[in-house]
Amino acid sequence: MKKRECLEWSEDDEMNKDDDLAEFPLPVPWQNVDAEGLDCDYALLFTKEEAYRLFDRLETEVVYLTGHEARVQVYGKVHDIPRKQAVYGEPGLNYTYSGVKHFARQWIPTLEYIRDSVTKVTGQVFNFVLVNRYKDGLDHMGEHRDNERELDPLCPIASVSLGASRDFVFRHRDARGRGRRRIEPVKLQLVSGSLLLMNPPTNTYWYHSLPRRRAVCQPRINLTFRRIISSDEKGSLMTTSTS
DNA sequence: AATGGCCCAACTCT
DNA sequence: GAGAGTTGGGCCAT
Repeated sequence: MKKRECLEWSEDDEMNKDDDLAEFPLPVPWQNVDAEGLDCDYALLFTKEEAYRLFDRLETEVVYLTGHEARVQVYGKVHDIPRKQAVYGEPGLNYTYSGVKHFARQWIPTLEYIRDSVTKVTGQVFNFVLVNRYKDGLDHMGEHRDNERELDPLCPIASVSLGASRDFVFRHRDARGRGRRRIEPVKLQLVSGSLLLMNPPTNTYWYHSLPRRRAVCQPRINLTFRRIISSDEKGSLMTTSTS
């Protein structure tokens, strides 16, 4: 039996050639993804060429978390997270992942350029980005919601994909566990240069994941731009003290 | 045969 | 103080 070969970039491009998107000036018209409590918008933000240029720059520039910052404890066992993560944003902002607080590194020009490109087509302003790098199809991210308290609940999360295409799955919270409702998952393929906007209240009702895909051998970098409410703003919104 | 989908494990933090 | 969150492995279906 012939062993399955991994796709090269060129073959990837070949596969995408016959979607008619190339003839549109970017970004292509938004495609709305809609379900009960789910509201997303998907578009191509960058051409294939620009996406790979940005990918290459990020490959040399992004500084990822290492050591204990790249590990997580689950059910008493310590694991390396199955991907690499980096955190950039306004000075002082931080992001807590599984109980570990990471302070944002200062913006770098490539990330600012991508951030501003997203702002240009969405009108939304972001002060923070979480970078996830999946070296191949075995790197993945388990099902979760981006519902940290410090996120601005009215701001969409903007997810930019560069590099390999990957499947992306939404599952309704009531469709999980036993005694669940039968709500179909929503599955997307996120291609290089694409932008997925996750609008409220999507993250309240829907979990999302990036499942393992053994056939994928190339890396993908994902940038999720967010708006984090600073502790100052949070403090001013508090109605009572803890006394 | 190999892949994917789904649940579960026990402990920390909110 | 209850409930949610984190990954790998094992079981099952295709």
